[in-house]
Amino acid sequence: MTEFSLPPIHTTARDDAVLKALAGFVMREKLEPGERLPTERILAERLKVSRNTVREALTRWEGLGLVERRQGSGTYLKAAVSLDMLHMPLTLAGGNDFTGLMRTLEIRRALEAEAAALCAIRADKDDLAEIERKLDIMEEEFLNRAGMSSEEDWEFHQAIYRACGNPLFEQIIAAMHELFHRFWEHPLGVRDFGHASFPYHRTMFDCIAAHDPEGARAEALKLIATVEDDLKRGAANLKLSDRT
Amino acid sequence: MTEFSLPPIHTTARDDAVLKALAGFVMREKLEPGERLPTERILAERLKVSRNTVREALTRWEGLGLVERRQGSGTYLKAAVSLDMLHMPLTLAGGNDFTGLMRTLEIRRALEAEAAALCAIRADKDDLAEIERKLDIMEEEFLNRAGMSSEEDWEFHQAIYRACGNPLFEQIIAAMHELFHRFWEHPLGVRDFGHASFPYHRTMFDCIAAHDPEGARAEALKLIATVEDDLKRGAANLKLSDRT
DNA sequence: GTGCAGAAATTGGTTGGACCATTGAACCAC
DNA sequence: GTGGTTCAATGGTCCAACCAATTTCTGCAC
Repeated sequence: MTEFSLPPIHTTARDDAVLKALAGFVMREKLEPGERLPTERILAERLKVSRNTVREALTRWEGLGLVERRQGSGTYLKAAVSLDMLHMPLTLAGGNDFTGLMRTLEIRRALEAEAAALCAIRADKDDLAEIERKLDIMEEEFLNRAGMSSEEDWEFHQAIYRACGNPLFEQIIAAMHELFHRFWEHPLGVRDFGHASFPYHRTMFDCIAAHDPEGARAEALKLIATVEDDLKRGAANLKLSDRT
Repeated sequence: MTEFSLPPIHTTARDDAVLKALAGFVMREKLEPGERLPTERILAERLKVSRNTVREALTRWEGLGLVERRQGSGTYLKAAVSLDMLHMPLTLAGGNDFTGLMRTLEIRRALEAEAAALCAIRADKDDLAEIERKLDIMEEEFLNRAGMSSEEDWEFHQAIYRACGNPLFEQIIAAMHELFHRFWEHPLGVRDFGHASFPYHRTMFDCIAAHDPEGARAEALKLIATVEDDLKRGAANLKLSDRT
């Protein structure tokens, strides 16, 4: 028997219909991230469905991070929306312990190296200027406060992801950021966490600015390696005061 | 003014509470993928919330692919669930065109290179045997059918992801696989798509077996580069018969 | 007993209406 | 201006009912 690969028909797919209509609306109205979209009650009325159905549809989008709901205020667009979006929901089990953090760091190393290399190939003058600006801020902050500033550091890396010409990098990293951030703020008791990574920020940027992809890749790998070392030191410290 | 970094508090988080409770339930009962979980009505009653709230919570999980709802039948677990899950919903705008595929390929290159390097460090004898077995199958299939077999090729790469000691790699790649697979089956009219990548599979494996991380990384990069070339050729072909 | 068609129960999907909690703007007193 | 107060708008929750798909049970024909 021939194998058909017909997509399953959902006779009742009101949610999806609502989302499709909403996506069309967003595109027509050229709504951009940050803007407010119609209230649930209005959507329900216009689309001739119950408000509950609208809510389930919006809940989907909220779960996908496309939209943010603020009680008493409204529903706001959080990301660009188009009709031909492809969703790749990832759920990663167990990211709260040392092992989990180490694993996310390995992912970050993979992406950071590639993003730096791509950036070295593609970044134009404006991109480079923006990245260097963030780098300067970070370095100044580092010297003033005598330590890594997670916020400014993050801005720098983000600028690279943004300039690499592939939004997927920024999306994936951003999704992992919260988890990573959590530990950055409480680095397992390691003093001067991230300190060793400082010089590599500049060397990595130099390679990018020189349009040297392989050099940038190598510097990125070194940078992450220092963070991994810090993490391992922290884990060793923590073992002394272990809790189940 | 001093900068506070107070995280916003969510006074009302019934949905999350429901999901947390449900995740706990799934873990306690050791429910596995495929099994049915309690009906919405029962959950509502037990958790002392309205069925509507339960539905919104389940809609979240459904959107994340953790659960599947079948009208008239029940709600079924689709993936392992734990309390400390990290959700990483990715949305790729315009994933149907050449650009979108190219972008996913760049992600894959990043992960493939890192996974190969990690694998070269960590793979033990059993892992290597398993990978080589998949490689042999793929090579035989290649010679018999005189072309790349996407299925066997995929199995080979998957074996590497599995042996690299970090399940996140396999999860992320798996999420992108469907999209990638789609194009692999219809490679934009390019004859012998993926043909050029064939020899690098063996060279990459040799580096892994020799515990040479940097060599494995380099071979992985070359492998993906050939696929990118094929893709670009395909895009050039396609341009002749363009459709809006 | 077997097999099958139809009835009944179960379960997710949808509806409409109500009320609560939060927000933000308009307004007022000082 | 500053600081409350009021009030309308908006998302969050709840309830009770009904619809639609599925599963299970029942009873009849054989």
